Amino acid sequence: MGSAAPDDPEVRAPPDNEKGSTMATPPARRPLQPRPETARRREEILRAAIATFGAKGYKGPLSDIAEQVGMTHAGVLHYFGSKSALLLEVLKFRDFEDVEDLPTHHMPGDAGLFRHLVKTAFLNARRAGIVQAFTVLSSEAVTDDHPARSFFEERYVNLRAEVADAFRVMCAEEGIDAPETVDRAAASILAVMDGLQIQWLLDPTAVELGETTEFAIEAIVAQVLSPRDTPLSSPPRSPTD
Amino acid sequence: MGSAAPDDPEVRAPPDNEKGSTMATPPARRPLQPRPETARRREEILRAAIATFGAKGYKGPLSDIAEQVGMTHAGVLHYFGSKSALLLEVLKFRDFEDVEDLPTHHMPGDAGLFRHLVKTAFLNARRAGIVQAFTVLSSEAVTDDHPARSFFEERYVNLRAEVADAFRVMCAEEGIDAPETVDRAAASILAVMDGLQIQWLLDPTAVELGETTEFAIEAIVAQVLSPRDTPLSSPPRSPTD
DNA sequence: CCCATCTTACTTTCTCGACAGTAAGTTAAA
DNA sequence: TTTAACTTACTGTCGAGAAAGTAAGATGGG
Repeated sequence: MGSAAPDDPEVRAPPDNEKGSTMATPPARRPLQPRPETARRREEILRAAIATFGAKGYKGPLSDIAEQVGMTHAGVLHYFGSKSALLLEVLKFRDFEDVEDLPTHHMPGDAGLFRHLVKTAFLNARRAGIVQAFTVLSSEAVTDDHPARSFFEERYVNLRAEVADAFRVMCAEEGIDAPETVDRAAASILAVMDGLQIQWLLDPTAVELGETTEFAIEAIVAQVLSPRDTPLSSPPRSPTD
Repeated sequence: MGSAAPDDPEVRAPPDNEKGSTMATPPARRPLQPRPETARRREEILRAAIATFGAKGYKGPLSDIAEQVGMTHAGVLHYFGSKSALLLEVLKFRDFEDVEDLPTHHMPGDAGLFRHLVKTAFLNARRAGIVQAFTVLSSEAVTDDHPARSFFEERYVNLRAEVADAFRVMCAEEGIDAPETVDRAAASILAVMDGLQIQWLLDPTAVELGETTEFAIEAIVAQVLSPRDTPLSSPPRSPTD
């Protein structure tokens, strides 16, 4: 039991007197001063974990992460309890960082959202490590019992809702009503961002991440706000079945 | 060395006489009749591997695959030599199947390509196993030394080129010249297909795979053939750096 | 200010389960 | 009687987590 997260407030149960009956609440001590080093070390580990999960996936050994911060794998477990707990903290950490520098500290709800997404894509082109971690993990997570599966499930639900809300605001301004299109467009925008990251990670010279994301988002937004008749005559049902 | 793929034509080197010198080509026998069972077993294994790689990723144990065909893991290795060799054969097998039922046996080069892609998306909505295998593996493959990395690198290069060619054909018909846009649109179309598959695999009830793919492809095609001015006033450069 | 004591922040070491690949033996078909 | 198509058994390795020990701060009492 020496491996609980040290700064977890829940864990601090001061031991009541449990020896004899004559003892009067002996040492109700609580030197709960989390050392200032601790927070910094934790963040060091998180950043190393991002790099390693990105480079090797979740299955990469804990010792890879530990070495980067000059520690043994047991030291990392001391901070995070288990490998999957570390993974989930990594994911939350990056999501937090993503909106950290926004003035309102959460995403804009109107057309500004799309500008924010494009800006993020340009930014991502400068930080392959983090992008790779999220890309690898979000796809690994579709496997049946992956520890990050529910994290990503919820994440996409929330993101789609945010994007769809932004679309609805814009549609209202233009007097457009197309609920189905809005939902599909929201999913498409997230999809194109993820998909472009895969291609970019496989060959950064082959895809311009920022510019291509911008193009695709503009295409989808345009199709929502002023739909054109389809140039593909579509018999969409599969013929052979 | 007893574990080479049994039907690999390269491996069939009949042993010349190497015993003594007076012996005259003693038993130049060749019972090299690959049994008809063999090809069927191989395909059984490949299909089981698709299901398992999809459900558990590449890191899933070989014995999972072996059990599905009533074999031990060593039996699987007898056919494919190594786990990564099996992986690569799985990938090639699925790519082959994809165009197998096309009349020309390769993808159309014009607007028909986009119809084919949409049709494939509707079809994929019926076969989660194969989709999941490709989705999981293509993202796992971005890790540094994954055995399937170069497979996917080349695959995207080829697919982007095919889609871009189709765009160029259509642009020529319409008298449009926009080479950069064509390249970005090609990458975007593949991206949106991959990204939608991730979301769909995480929650099939949340995303309509076929319909949404169709919407996104139409949006991108429309933007190429008749681009509109951007509704997003864009200062794309990242401000804080 | 200093000492006794508790806690944090690790390390070393061990266990135990997976799992890929190998080697040798077995059966049956050609 | 040779070879393909396996099986059983074994090996080596790797990796997560538990256990226990240790060193260095804090903390409070005097």
